[in-house]
Amino acid sequence: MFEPLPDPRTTVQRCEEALRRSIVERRFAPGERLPPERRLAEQFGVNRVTVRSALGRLVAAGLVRARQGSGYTVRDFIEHGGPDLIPEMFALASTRAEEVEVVRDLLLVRRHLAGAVLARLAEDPPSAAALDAFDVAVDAFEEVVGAPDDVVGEADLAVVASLVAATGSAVLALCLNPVSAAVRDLPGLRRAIYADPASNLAGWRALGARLRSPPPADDPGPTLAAAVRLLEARDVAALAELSP
Amino acid sequence: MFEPLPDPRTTVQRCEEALRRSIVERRFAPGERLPPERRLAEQFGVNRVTVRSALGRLVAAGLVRARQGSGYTVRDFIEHGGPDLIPEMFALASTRAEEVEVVRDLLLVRRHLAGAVLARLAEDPPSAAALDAFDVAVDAFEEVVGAPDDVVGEADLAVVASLVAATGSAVLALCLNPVSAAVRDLPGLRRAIYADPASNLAGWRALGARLRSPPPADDPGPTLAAAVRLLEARDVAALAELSP
DNA sequence: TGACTTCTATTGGTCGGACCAATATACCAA
DNA sequence: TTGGTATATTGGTCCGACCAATAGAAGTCA
Repeated sequence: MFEPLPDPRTTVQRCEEALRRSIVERRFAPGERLPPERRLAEQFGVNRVTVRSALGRLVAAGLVRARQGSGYTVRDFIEHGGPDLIPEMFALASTRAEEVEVVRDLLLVRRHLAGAVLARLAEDPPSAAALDAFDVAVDAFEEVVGAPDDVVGEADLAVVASLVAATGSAVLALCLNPVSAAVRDLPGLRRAIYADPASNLAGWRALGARLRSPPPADDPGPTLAAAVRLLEARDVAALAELSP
Repeated sequence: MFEPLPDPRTTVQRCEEALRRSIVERRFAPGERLPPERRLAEQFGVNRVTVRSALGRLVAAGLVRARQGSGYTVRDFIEHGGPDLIPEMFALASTRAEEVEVVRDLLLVRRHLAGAVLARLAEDPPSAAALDAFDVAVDAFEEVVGAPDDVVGEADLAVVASLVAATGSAVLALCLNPVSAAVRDLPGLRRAIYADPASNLAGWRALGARLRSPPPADDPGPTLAAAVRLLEARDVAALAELSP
């Protein structure tokens, strides 16, 4: 009935993805040299300027190194790549077990980074306005319980974002951003994570209450340790859902 | 006596840094539009292709969004940027307190990510070969105790890298890479971190011993919790050194 | 023979101009 | 007001050219 929609991706993006894929798949070993720009352009059937743009982005991402007169040498992306490659790792997995491992490690990182956020909040109690914003996010989460996974997922990410915003730390936000993006992108992951939104909601509420009433003792550890345990239980449930 | 050294950076890099800086400094507010390519090229005094390359990298980094016919719109880097911007955050700090805050958050993240690595090792005991590699890295660290900070810093990063390698997890490596790079780049940070290399060495040795002899109980928590406490003590000492 | 220099082809970096395609804006018409 | 149309703006791609750094071959000299 409808003709297939044209590929919205630009030529540069297609070239970039093809090159990145070939590197991540180890079709070019680390230290090896890529074909020269002119030949790549010929092989892709595009102009040299175009393939050059794609290569420039790979340089910026740390996947290859360019030296004038010498060419592009492939770097070991395990050593020099960033967390934006996580979806690539998932796509690279050939077995279900490998996929689950990627998800497990991603959730592990996410949980521990969330732990860093909570530790920061314990050190530096958030303002009342920040706590209000958190409550608003949790309210929004409550409203969409039962909605499609996409909606629930976004609401959950918004709750986490409000916690990060409460710390006021740009560094924490920057570190968590690509992890959240990976969670957003990984197919089938959100359903697993939010298998039990109601329980998540209760957890967020409890966290909010604890953040509002700091513990009488000087040691905020137990309060936040409980929150971390909550996150851990959630991830364990997600993995159980994921691995058949 | 000496002529000024030529700037080794390429024109594209200079443009990219200038643009990135102007965005991070909020000279362009999120949602605002950048001047068109042609005008930027004119202002920078370079060709349009050159400024285009720089802009392409910013697009890849998530700092701006390009739409044909509409122009480049600036995105909020706090929401869409990655940890590779951390050095930029440090450079942006105008007061000593802000600098210290960046360093504190960076160390916080690093410590918690290291905690993730240790948790992973507890779940999935590393191979004997991986443990040997760790010992080799610690030996190398011992050899350079007392050497200049650069050398000690690299040896310490190598020890951490060997731990990551022991997990065999690409995801953990990718998440830790930009954090390690930030630690490497931040001026004055390494001296603070490695104020007491001898104590660090003892910590690494103890960790190695614990990794080799798993605890009799089923709960590996206490073992690794001790390692995390070690890291925390180290960071606290570093911050004490850093903040006057 | 071996180490050094020199020349040359290769290759990334930059430039200028040109055209295409998507978007935004202003204007016009129903 | 609504919808469509014409036009200027702007990013996307292409072409050809030249510069600059590098590598590798060739030559040179001790």
